[in-house]
Amino acid sequence: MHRMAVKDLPIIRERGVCCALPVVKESWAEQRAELMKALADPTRLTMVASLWKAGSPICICDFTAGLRLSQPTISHHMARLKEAGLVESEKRGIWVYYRLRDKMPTETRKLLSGLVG
Amino acid sequence: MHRMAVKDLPIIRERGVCCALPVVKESWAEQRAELMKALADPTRLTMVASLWKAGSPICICDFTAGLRLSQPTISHHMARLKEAGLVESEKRGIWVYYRLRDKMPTETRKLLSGLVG
DNA sequence: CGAATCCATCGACGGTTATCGATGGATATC
DNA sequence: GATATCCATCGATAACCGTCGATGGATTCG
Repeated sequence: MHRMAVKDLPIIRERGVCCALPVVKESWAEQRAELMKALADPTRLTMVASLWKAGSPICICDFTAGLRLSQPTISHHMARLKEAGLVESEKRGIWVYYRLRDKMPTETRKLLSGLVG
Repeated sequence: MHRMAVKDLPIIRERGVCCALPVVKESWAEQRAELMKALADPTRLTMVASLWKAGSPICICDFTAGLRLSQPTISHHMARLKEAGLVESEKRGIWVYYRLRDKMPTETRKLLSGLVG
């Protein structure tokens, strides 16, 4: 990929005048940031990576036992992942199993792949 | 990819006993979360996407003019990206140009690719 | 039915963060 | 040298977030 060097940039440039930025839709940034926020935490990253690696549903009680945090905190983090559309859950008896969401946007799956894969 | 269904999970499971989670190194999650935090903001996402699309350095004054935020705020966000090792800067006269960091870890570049590419 | 386990929700607390106005240094122009 | 522009830093403020103890609903076991 060709990249312009800083050397080639003008030292002289009209003051008080700005150039146009490459177009980045505001809605894109907003939505994307929401997804990133959901992933911007060590605990939630561990959860997602575990689910990714396991390839099968995991009982939330195993996260509570494995990570060094209280049960409400674990529940809170998983709820946040769910809200972001990254995981889904199903109850089996008194246990609740979580798995990566089946129907995930291609872009999101791509992002996860680049993140944990 | 084969995925175990929730149907196949046991309804009955010994109480008070947990299973082992797939190993996810704590240091990995910590470091990765730092990177994600740097990207978990609409303004910073727009900045990174703009730099990615442009493929050439951009004067920070253009961000100040283009995004609807005060100059200190823009400067703050860019400093955060710099601290995360995502961008680097160079001064040309009174202007400061930013570009995506040349030497970026492969994993980081991969992540950015999956994010904005 | 009573006891025990799993889990989500609530309320509270402390730490982090996004934002801005004010300030000062650096540099170019007149 | 005086002025104007660009930019980073500081201090302050409001909003957000991670964490926990307490609580209560759901479910299973004895």
